Amino acid sequence: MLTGMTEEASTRDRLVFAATRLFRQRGYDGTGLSEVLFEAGVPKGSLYHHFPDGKADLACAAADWTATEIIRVIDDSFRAAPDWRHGVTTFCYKMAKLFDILNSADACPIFGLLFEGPDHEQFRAHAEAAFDRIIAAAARHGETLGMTPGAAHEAAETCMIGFQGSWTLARMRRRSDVLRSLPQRLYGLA
Amino acid sequence: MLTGMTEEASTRDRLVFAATRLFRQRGYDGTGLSEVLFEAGVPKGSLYHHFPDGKADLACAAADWTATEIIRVIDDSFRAAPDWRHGVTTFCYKMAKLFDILNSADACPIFGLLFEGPDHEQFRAHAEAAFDRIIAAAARHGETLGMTPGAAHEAAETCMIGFQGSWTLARMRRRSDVLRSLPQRLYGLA
DNA sequence: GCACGGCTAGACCGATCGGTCTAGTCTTCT
DNA sequence: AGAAGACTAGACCGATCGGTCTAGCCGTGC
Repeated sequence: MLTGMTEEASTRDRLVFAATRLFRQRGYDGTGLSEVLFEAGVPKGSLYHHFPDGKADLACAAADWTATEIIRVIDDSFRAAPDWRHGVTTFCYKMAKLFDILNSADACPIFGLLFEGPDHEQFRAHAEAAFDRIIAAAARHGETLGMTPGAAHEAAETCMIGFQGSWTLARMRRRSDVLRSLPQRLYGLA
Repeated sequence: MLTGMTEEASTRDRLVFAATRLFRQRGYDGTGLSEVLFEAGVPKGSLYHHFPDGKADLACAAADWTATEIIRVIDDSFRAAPDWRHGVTTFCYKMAKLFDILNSADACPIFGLLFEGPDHEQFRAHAEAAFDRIIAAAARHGETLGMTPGAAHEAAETCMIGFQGSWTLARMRRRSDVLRSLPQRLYGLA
């Protein structure tokens, strides 16, 4: 690395990470900048240096970061999948594991970060683009597994729709098995 | 009516109605009491007379009101339904119509009101009970249509999971047809 | 050595938050 | 008529909100 990056997380990354966690936990409006600043261990001046538009900017960065992470999980899930259902199943199990780690209290990492944000139209467009990247990543695996582009896109959407609803229900019931049983709900018994 | 209720909406009802609308639109944390008060045309004193616990109390009332309304839509949808799929389809069409009325900007009426609220554990329990009432109402129709209690409950949950995810997607795409195509997504082509 | 820009540091700002409290009005009962 | 309670009305409160601004640190290039 020829850039000046240090080996430990940069100030900017610590801000994004803290914001992502807190926005997911308490929502965008429910999170104060002071909380983010405290958690990241960063003074206010630094925030407005790295994110000139303040909180809304931070929300965009958090949405991007989240999308990237989710796509990574999707790619991992489908890497060795013999068919679509296996890929979806692995994805659901991975996310169920995450759900348990998060203590069942957080909002859905995808939709909580991408849909609850500033009223700013700019953020909405940003979030929509991030979501489209996620759908496209999943659809790509569908195509690899032999689906037509249209069918793959539809299947990816259905998967995300079901995932979002399942996470919400899981959160209310405080039980991650709702997530693990999503494939059965969507595609019937094996 | 022997009670002292006037024929136009009471102060309390106006507060609940305004709060429901605003919470759905901007979220619980994103809505200020002053907005609710202004929209309802009610002074602060009245709010704390009718809802001693303030905003959290209002959120509970909004959740109750929403659940009641949704159950009414569910009952209407299944009244003349020959089978489960028809009932779900009618429900989705009714909600799609509501979606269009709301200008595609609001959160899902069910989940937005029931899941985004005060951190208060009391509210969570309240919202969970309200959601269970909704699930039970739908499951009842499933049983009437010949399902076993277990199957009906499962089908009702699946429907709500799909509905929640579909509304979110519809909101992002600004298109209500995502809601109308939910039955096809869930149960395949007719 | 020293000027300069990237970045940190936090005091400070007006606005708004949810909530309290007192005063006053209106209805109803005796 | 008059007392009591339900309800309205809004001034007021401390806390916290997101955001601005100045001062200073620190590494780099001249």
